[in-house]
Amino acid sequence: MADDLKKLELTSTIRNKLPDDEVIYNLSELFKMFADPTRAKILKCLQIRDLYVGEIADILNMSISAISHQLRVLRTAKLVKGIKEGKEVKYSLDDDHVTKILEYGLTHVEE
Amino acid sequence: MADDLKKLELTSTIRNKLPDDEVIYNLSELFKMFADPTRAKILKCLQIRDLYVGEIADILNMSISAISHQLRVLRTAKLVKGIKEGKEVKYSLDDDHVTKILEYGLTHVEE
DNA sequence: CTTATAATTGAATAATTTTTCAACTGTTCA
DNA sequence: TGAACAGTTGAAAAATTATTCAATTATAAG
Repeated sequence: MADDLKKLELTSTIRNKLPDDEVIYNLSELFKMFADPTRAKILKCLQIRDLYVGEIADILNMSISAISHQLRVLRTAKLVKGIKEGKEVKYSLDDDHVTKILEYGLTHVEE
Repeated sequence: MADDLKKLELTSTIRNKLPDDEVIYNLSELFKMFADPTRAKILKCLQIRDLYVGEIADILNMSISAISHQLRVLRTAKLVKGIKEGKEVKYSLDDDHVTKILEYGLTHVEE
């Protein structure tokens, strides 16, 4: 019984030190953006220069639709933004952190 | 036709500047580790202190089996390690980058 | 006005991932 | 030895995510 109390104490002590569930949720939503190779490639492309949807599709050799869907995901996460130029839409990075996060991840991976 | 050539040039110019597919793959595998709330919480817990599997399950209010499966994923990615202590297994972080990556992500999220 | 092009969208399908459940291994201790 | 406990494992089920396909919008050009 004393053990149960001790266990309860441990769990609540640690729980109190954890970020709120909402923060953890947002954190994993952020990392999710980099957790898919297609999205990671799109972000790397946009790091090199702003691009139209069709250009990204050509570079990655994927359908325009698939790229557009992923761009929407990235847009929703506010990592990229698209600006209409006539018939085309030019996409660019919309967040300074993107470059740093990718860079840090690449450093880790390339060791 | 000249357009086709220009397009080809663009795509290969950008492609050449992208990291290898394998690097991109590893990069997204790394970020995938942080891209699930359960794994993110486990890592945050282990940042506070080393813990047994059952303790993590209690803290997160999840089954031991579910936690064990996720620990295996994190172990495979070499982000955590488990050391047997009698009947129990004590887990700890196995990678210095983990803390920095989480920290950076949290900074971004908490703004 | 009609046609062609660029991109978006929604629904269906395909693929992947997470959790559950039951069975199993290894360790302690009575 | 055997009962109890901690954790792992594999397969199935549940949930989520990515891609495809067809239809649609918006703009430009003949």
